[in-house]
Amino acid sequence: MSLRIALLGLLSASGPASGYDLTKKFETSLAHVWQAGHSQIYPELAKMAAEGLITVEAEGSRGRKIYTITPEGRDELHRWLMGYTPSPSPRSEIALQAYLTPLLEPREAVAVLERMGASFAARLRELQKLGDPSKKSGYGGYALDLGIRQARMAMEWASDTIAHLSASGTGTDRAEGAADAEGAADSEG
Amino acid sequence: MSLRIALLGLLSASGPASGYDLTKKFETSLAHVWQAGHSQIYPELAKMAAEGLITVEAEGSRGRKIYTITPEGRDELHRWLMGYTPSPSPRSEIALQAYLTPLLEPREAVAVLERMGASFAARLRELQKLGDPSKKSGYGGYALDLGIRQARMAMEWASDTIAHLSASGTGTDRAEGAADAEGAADSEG
DNA sequence: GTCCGCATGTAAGAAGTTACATGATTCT
DNA sequence: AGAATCATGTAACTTCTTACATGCGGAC
Repeated sequence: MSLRIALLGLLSASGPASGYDLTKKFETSLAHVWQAGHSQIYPELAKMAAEGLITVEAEGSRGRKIYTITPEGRDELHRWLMGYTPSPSPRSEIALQAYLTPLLEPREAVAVLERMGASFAARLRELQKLGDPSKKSGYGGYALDLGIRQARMAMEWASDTIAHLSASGTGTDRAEGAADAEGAADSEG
Repeated sequence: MSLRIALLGLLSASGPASGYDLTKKFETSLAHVWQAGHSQIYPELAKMAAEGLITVEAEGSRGRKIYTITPEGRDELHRWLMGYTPSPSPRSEIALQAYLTPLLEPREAVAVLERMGASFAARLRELQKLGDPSKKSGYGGYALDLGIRQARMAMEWASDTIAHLSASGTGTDRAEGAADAEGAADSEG
């Protein structure tokens, strides 16, 4: 569903475009929002055209097809925006790694968290290169702001967690972590 | 890959378990970290057993199979934890909705953001019901902390964005938003 | 003429969702 | 006896990834 919404959104926001154009937008403006490759985009455009959400407005050279959003397409998009409440993804590799760090020795866990922190910092720099969200009030600005806040929050989490590990882990070995684990892995035996 | 890691992690952290037990854990402890249903879990366990990462330790009543992690399984898990750096999911419905809100009239956009804010607040309450991460130092504690911070950050983003919309949107209609949009939808025509 | 970027597609497979199907045990 | 829960599986479908495949048009 969401791929479809992303395509309708781009066609609505930036006007008629080809599959190729749209693919480029997924690689740039939408890169940190919704990823999709051309092998997914072309078939989806064909389906949407068959369902009347978009139409082929013109055909250019090299078989280039220019799609335009139809009123039905705008309706569908508007309905999704107004009627659907997205939840955070129920699958996060980051949360999974966080969940499992107590399996590691404290020294190893700190190393993993430092690496994660560095990766969040790298992402933050990458997003900041895209511009200042407070100055960019149109498409992408709000999502960019959200991404930047997310990266910052994750960095803080990583360093606070390292601090917590260092505080409770100094001068001890595997034993303490293992004892911890037994008690906290929820109420089962 | 990550489903496999989650299963190995659970078997490593909580000891031998059946597919049924593991399915229950995905519904409880792992619910906000990694979701998977039994129809995905059973075949994956069979594959992992065939590859020697886990073994059937015992068979109980009702055909219940108790799986145990093998040294090879522990290796695989340890390698993933130490050697793999997860990135944020490249597809976020929340970010997509944020990206597209400028397509709406300011009043509609505010309504959408208020609804999102309420949903983040609900998630925060749900996570807080699971316990205080500062007191829960074992499995789940770090991931829970991350989830709580994430929910709080998203709430702040939503209310700041509403404030931004209200500031720039008071006393205007669709026209201003549309002009904004044209300029900001990245460098194309 | 050949290389590069434009432009579109298909195919095979992994991952995830929803629904179907079945049988054993325990509780009332 | 009937209902609920335990316990395992398969099938069909959607979504996403990676790789294969083809042809046009402009630049050098």
